[in-house]
Amino acid sequence: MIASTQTNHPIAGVKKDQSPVDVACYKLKEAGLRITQPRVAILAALIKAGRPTSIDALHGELGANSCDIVTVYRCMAAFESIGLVRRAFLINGTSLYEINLGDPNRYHVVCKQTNKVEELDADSANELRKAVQHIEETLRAKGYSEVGHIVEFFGKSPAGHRAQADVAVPSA
Amino acid sequence: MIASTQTNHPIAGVKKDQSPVDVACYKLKEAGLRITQPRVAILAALIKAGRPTSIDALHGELGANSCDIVTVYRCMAAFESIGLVRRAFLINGTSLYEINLGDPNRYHVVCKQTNKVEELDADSANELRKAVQHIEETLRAKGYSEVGHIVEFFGKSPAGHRAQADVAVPSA
DNA sequence: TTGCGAGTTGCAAAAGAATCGCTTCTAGGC
DNA sequence: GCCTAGAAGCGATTCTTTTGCAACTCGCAA
Repeated sequence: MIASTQTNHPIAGVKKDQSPVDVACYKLKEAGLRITQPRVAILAALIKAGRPTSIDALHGELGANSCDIVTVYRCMAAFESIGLVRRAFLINGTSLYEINLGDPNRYHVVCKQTNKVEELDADSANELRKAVQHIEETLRAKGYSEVGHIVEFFGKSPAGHRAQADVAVPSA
Repeated sequence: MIASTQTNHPIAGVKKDQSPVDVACYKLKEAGLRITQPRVAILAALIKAGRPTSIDALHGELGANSCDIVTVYRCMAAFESIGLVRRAFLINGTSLYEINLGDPNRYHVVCKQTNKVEELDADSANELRKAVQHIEETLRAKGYSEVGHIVEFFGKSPAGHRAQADVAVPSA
């Protein structure tokens, strides 16, 4: 939105003006993974979505001409293992994926009716993050390793009530 | 262990000496659900387990002579909807079920290697509970209804390291 | 005690998500 | 430009959970 953040600024160094996709690709390379056409496309779709997205939706977003859904599965597994994406869970056990370019953990509220995901407000998220980090430290102190967690909130969203008549999840 | 807590105390009233299974059955009836043989068996198994248990394990615990696994699925869904059981989630999307006879939310640490579940210490659980409740209130204030949450911690447990050579989850 | 009916169960089949095997392809170091 | 380990494509499979439908039974009432 602001001129100074645009790409291709004539004077800017290489580092400053990298697009999110470039950053993600750098992380891939850093982890020793190859930068392939499908992976770039998937990352671009993930970044464009800007919110937790299902593998199926992601695959759909790529267009039928693009890669196999199995590839999306495998990529998400790979990306998750290097921390490039974060996983969010739905009540039915399926999961959504969200790009992670270094920002702190995000917490979500998922609408029970539409599966639409909203982010928790900053204050709540911070309080929660504090509690969770404390617990994870306690666990490490007890001898646990590779500690991680899942936190999801669910509810019928007020927005969801309006959309109740809609057949599917609104796609934008 | 202590004499005064035993059942069948000659002087005790009917209410006091109910077994957990009786309490669970009462909750069933209260919710308008029928008390059937399979349900009682499932509840007994769940109570005996005393920890989050998979549907498959639960079905196995009942013995081959007992009810169909589909019935276990349906019962758990019914029990969960009336709050008689609580659900815990594994990273693979499957879930475990735990009896809920009225105690406050429990939080767990699941071993990444064995899927063995341990309970969080009381202090951590309380801190977490406070944060979570606060967030749920905030959500309700924003218009969300039927608010709920999932919280799970994962890690390689120190106990798990020892059991690493074991083929399956230790069953006791 | 007997009868009735809604709620439950059993069984078989289906649906769906995720994984696996294997061949072919390609990114990227030499 | 060549080579090879890693990645993608495609088909088939596994595993968990759900659904449909007929048969059964709990529990209320006569």
